[in-house]
Amino acid sequence: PEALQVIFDGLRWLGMNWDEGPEADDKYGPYFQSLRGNIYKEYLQKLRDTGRAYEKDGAIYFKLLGERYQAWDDHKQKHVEKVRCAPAVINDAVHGRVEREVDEDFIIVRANGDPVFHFVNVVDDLTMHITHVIRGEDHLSNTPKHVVLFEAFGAPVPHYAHIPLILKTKGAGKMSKRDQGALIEEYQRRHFLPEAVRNYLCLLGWSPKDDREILPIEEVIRLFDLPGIVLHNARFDEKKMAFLNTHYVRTLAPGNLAWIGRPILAEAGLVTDATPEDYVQAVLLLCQEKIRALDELPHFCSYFFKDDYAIEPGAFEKLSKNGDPLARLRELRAALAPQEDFSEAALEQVVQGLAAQHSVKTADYIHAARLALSGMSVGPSFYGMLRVLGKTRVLARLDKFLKA
RNA sequence: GUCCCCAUCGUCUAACGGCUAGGACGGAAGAUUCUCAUUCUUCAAAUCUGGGUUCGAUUCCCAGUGGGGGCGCCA
Repeated sequence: PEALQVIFDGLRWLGMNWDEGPEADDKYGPYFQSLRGNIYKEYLQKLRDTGRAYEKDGAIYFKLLGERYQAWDDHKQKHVEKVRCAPAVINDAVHGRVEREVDEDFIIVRANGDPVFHFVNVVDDLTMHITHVIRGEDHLSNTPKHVVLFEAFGAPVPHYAHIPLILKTKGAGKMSKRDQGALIEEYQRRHFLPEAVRNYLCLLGWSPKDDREILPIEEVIRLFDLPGIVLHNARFDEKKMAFLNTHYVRTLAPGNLAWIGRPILAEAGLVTDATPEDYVQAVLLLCQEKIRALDELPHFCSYFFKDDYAIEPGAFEKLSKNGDPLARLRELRAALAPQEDFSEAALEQVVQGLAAQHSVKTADYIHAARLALSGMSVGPSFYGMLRVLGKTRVLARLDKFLKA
């Protein structure tokens, strides 16, 4: 129930909506296996009526047609009854024609009465009028079972497309829920942009064939086709997804940035409903070109929203080795006090004037002031930072730092 | 074990049977500068192996090897 909601949320977050199914048009519902018992019973009866189902050891088996013989099964380590019959044929939209024989009767209803996946899968596809089955390649080897079931029901077999799997970043095997980065929820929680995750996923096993990699979803939809899917599995690479995420963060429109960024800052306890929107937007816009991901945002800009920021250990000592940061701060403070125009261009002139006057580099003012005003040695564009903080905060913070 | 699927830089991928095997991420070096991040330039990096078909094979065929998956009274 809760787990189900997480899946729905994840799909919607990626922008993958459905027009038929749970929480949508329930044309062929119910959509939960637990509610479809009567349907499965009805279809089981059809198989019994045509002699294609029988009971053994309390379970119900699907009966294959053909000559029967005993054989040793090395995998199960026992003798089994095999059936000689023609291989089932799958016309796969990705792999082409695939043949594989089903040569053993298989269970469709367990002794406890629960129907088995292969059986409900086919009944559901049938009753829900599924025309195309697009699923992971791990199902390819089981598809012959589904084909013989469709045939036993006298129903047309749907079109199949078995797409490559995503393999673990390192180590053997396919990616599973337990693997790092496998869950959509994780990217939601880390404030990845859904369009970035989606873009990356689209590139796993498919490409537009023209060297483009950053593609809006509309373009993917326009160009996508089943035969264009590659035949081999792909290894998951979070570095490349992070790259795409950074790209999408950098190109986020200002309005969207504010819409997405403010809740992240609120969640981190940095802004409240009372924090002016203009100020939040100015901070976000300033930091946008520097951050690599939105979850860096709180740490990167926290000092814009609180005055009790800590000073990065060792940073002041490092500055002192190559100059006199306190002297620079006093000079800057004096120059800014009468300064009315806090535009970036005007501020830059002020600092350049100071540097010329005292024969030091502008960087000496910038590095010292950045540390005093933010507590950090890295941050956004310096003049932009002064502009956004505003004269009052800047002077107060310089005074506080010089007193300490 | 057996059956099915697959094989191009470390990774994701391009290349009617025909130019020097292209792009991207990551890596390395450099340029740019207020830090960081960008941006720009450059470099290293691949057709699994062996046979065949062909004037010519990354491409087609076969075998081997390697990887993935199935063979559940799991889904």
